[in-house]
Amino acid sequence: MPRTRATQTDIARRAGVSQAMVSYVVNGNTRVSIPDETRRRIEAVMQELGYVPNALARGLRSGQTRTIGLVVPDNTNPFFAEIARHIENLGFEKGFSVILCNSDYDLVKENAHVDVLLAKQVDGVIFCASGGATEARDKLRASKTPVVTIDHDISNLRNETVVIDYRLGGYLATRHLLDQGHRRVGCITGPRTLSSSTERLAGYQDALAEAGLKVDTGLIVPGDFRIQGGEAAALRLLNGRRKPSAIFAFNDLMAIGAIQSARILELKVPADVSVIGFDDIPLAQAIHPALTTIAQPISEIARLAMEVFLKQTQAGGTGTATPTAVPSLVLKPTLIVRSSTAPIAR
Amino acid sequence: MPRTRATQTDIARRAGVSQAMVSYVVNGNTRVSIPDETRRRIEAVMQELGYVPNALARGLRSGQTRTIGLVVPDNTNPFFAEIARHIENLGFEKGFSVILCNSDYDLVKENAHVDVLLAKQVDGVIFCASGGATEARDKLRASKTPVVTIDHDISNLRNETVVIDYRLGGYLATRHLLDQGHRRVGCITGPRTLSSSTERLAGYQDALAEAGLKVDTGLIVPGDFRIQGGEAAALRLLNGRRKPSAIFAFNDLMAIGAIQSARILELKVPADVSVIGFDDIPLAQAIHPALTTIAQPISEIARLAMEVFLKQTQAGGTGTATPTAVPSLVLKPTLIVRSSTAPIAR
DNA sequence: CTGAAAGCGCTTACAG
DNA sequence: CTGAAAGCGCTTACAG
Repeated sequence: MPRTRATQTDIARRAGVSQAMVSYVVNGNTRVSIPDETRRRIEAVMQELGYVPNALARGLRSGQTRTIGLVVPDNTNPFFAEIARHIENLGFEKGFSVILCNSDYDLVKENAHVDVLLAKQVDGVIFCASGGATEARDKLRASKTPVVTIDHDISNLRNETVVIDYRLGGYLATRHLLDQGHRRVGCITGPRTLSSSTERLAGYQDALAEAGLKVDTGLIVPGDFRIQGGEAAALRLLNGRRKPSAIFAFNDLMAIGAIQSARILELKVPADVSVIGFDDIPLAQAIHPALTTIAQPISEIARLAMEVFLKQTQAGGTGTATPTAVPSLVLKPTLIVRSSTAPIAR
Repeated sequence: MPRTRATQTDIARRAGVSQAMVSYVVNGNTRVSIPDETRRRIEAVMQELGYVPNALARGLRSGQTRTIGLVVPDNTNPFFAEIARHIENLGFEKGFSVILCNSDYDLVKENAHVDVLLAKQVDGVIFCASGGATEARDKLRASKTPVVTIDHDISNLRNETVVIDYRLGGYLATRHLLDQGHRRVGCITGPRTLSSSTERLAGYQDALAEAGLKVDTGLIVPGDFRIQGGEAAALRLLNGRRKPSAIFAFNDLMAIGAIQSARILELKVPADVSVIGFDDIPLAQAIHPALTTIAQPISEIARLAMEVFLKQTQAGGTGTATPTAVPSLVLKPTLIVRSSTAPIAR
């Protein structure tokens, strides 16, 4: 008992019309004017047979699949979860499906994902937080598939990018701590291949320089953008010989881990250590102490990414999808002060 | 400049062989034995032209797309995010892509998603937490598309279901509170159409009955499975005339909201109110106080769901995908005691 | 208005 | 071993 689905040919036969007629009513083609009577008959049969158009055949013919590939490092990270949610919602509204791909910050895996995305003829792919130019990106470019990169290296813009000024974000976070009188600010970074991490670090250094402070590399420890990593890194920092009075974690998840490690060491946040995060995930305000953080305009990022994507696919005309020049969009993160940071105790 | 990709025909022409030969080497067909020399030539040209097989054409021909539809209420909820992550990973390993769909607990939206999944000829769909039998499910059944339902109503089993004994979970949570001496146990439910919510409620009632306690409907308030909803519901409970000494939130997110609302009312958790959640999301142990909760074996759920799916698609043989009888799998949740619950103060 | 037909890029018997 | 060909289900000119 194989899977059998009604086709346009089935409908046509049953309705006593040609298959092309069926296609016309399915697609609401206006170039031909079908008599109401015929249309109704066709629609009745479609209903009766539970007709569902075959998107594969349609895509093969038309060159469009109404499918977007979304590549994120980890959809479990609330920031990417929010992005995915927004992209999916926006796509749904516009009639696009999204294929979810987790790259795990791994270029090899990202590349493998892009291969299948390409094979599946997606109309475009949206990338989050990957490391600069890659083989995958080149492949996409070669095949003229529209690409939108979110949080791409701001110093290396292409015309398909929605960019967040992470350097500014890093600066704002550090500056906030400095303004509170902290002089030893620890820093928990992300994977060093990620420009979204290196940019934040640059901002951190900017703020220190502005305050006339030297960068103490002993205060910079690598994290993995996850709670566990943040906890481990903060533990190293707080157990160090010259422990910081404040910690800037490069994302909220690691900040939560840092707070947890402070608790383990019986340090109070913010009385003994201030902690600031980055992202402003919904959880940031729900935990205790509520997290001071740098907010990224998540829904705006997603909205713009989608807009850029749509513009690119339309630009090429039906079925061709040639990317055209779209200006890069730079978004500014903002400081949200809550309760996890405080002036340094004297 | 339309999007142009090399096809098997292009390769064939360039390599001086027939197109079928190319197909054979692409698919590693063993029924024909191609001379090494020919194979190498073909592979060289494939490499040179950057050949990527067209999955649309392949799917149209073969009847398989190596694509799974995943329908969750909200991929932003860490529980579903974890599920999605696992499914995606497992799928990737087996060569399947996943199309992500958020239903928002909305049957109409779920139905719309299923229509496009059907049109896109997915090899199967995995559902999370939807309300019982629906139009969408019937449609899938009619088209003989394999379906795996996660956390389906245990009292209404079908043969394509991975089931978690939520009633037991609800019982365990309530029993734990009762064991600590609590007599007024508030309860924050989920959407009432969800069996994963009504089952937990049944378990709650089981435990009360066992302890010889009456159900006080004033202690049962609806939530939405999100932080905000949990906070609002807990506020109602704790501001009520007969406020509970313990709260059972039907998921961890709402438990976090409940803890937050206790803080607003200057109540200490667990000294003044105990709070227990459900799910055991990674965050549960990272917050303060660490959350006592009912753990769901997330990775096992995902693994089994994938296994059932694979079994179903294989059962029908290549390209037919007829679901066969697969026994339902019942998983047991477990109690994880952490710091958000304590014996009642006297 | 309506139909016959080409062709999208593949896989897979079927002949040589 | 190798090639010519049918056909998956559509869309879209092209004739009548």
